[in-house]
Amino acid sequence: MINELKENYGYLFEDSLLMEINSVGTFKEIPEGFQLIDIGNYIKSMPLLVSGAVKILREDDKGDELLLYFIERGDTCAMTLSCCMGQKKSEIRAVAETPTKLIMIPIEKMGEWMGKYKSWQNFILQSYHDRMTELLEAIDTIAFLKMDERLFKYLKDKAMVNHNDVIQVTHQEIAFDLHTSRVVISRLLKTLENEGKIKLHRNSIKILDI
Amino acid sequence: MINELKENYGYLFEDSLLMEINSVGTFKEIPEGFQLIDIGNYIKSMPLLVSGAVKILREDDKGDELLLYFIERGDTCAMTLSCCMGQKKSEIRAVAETPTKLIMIPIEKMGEWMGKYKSWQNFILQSYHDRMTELLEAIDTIAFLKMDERLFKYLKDKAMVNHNDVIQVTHQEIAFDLHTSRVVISRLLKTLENEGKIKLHRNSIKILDI
DNA sequence: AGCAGAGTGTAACCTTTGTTACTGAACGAA
DNA sequence: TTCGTTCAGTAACAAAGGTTACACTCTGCT
Repeated sequence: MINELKENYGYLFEDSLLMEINSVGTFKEIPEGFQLIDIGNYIKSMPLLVSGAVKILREDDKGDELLLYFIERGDTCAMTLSCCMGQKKSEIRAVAETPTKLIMIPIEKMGEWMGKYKSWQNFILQSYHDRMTELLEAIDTIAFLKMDERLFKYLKDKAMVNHNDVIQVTHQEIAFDLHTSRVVISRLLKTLENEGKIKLHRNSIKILDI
Repeated sequence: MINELKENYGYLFEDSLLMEINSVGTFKEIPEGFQLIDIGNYIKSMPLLVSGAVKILREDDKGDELLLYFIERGDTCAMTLSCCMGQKKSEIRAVAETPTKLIMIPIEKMGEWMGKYKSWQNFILQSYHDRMTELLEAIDTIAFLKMDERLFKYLKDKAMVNHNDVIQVTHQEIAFDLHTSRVVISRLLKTLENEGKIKLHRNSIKILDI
């Protein structure tokens, strides 16, 4: 495990901190499509992403969903993080976009390392800052873009985190993530295809204009 | 100044930390309608709100704006905060909603106190968490509410931070904050008035259904 | 009083997005 | 192969929100 840690967090953390994480952190593998949030909620620990990609969704009371952003290797989930700190129930949902490996850090180590390691302190603050920036970008997207632009951005983002210009997804799934209806997505996708930006197939879409 | 500090942050900070803030922090007064962000950007310091209220807006490249949330006494601006940390240019605009008093903390003290005072560490993390929660609420509002609901929420929020059920505002100003057009706001306001929820006057609106 | 400018009310119309309904194609299981 | 289910395409219509245009009313200034 220490090797995977070094590879992903070596440039961020001191060696002694890496050793500590290695000794207390537990390793989890999450298959694609599974939720991570229960883990973070239940066993009160903080996840560090080692490989894979995770999509973060906002959920309201009535079960409406909205994609906020994707997270990749080297990141942590600042939400889960702040949930742990505040002992509050999470307000978001995290779903593995690709098969994902995590290291779970017990929260009691959070505060301890905060005083002990300057690099940990920076990492936590930087993570908060990054997540904040991503939330702001999500707001821009919802507030300032029209649905067709949001859709195309979504497709490109999804292709990016999957490292593949062909994405496996149904129109219904996209509709959930963008909080709209399947018919609207089908309509706009067809337009994008006519404009030569994508190629539609059953259960998959190829992005041409990356 | 130490008295105002005690009043607003006493329950958060140790006495020794309050003394330090008192000795290094400089006191600023911002009249209603003025921007705070230049201050935070230029002299690289972090503002603590002592009195008044501030509205935080997102701005895109084309000058489009959108209200994110209001901040009140006892808060800090986590954006400015993270801007200071990251030495990056701010992506938001902060405007004094009411006359506002701030204490500006030099950023070099940020990291120093982070290791030195547990209460400061908690305060910074809690601030990040609070601002994150508020961003999420802003996303809910934009994504899940319709314009008439957003408008009524806006009016109530504004009445709240002004401690007054009569708010001084023009339809055009509301339109800017909600990123829509004046005509739409006038239309919806008239509907709200007919429903008995508000009373319209020139340059002001009385909120009846708090 | 007369005037200019800011603020508001309202109609008519357009665009975008959401909804309902129905179609057929693709796929997997029996 | 047949049948049921999921997925996608499309039309017709409804609703929300954005745009343009114009009228009228305050308010402050000269």
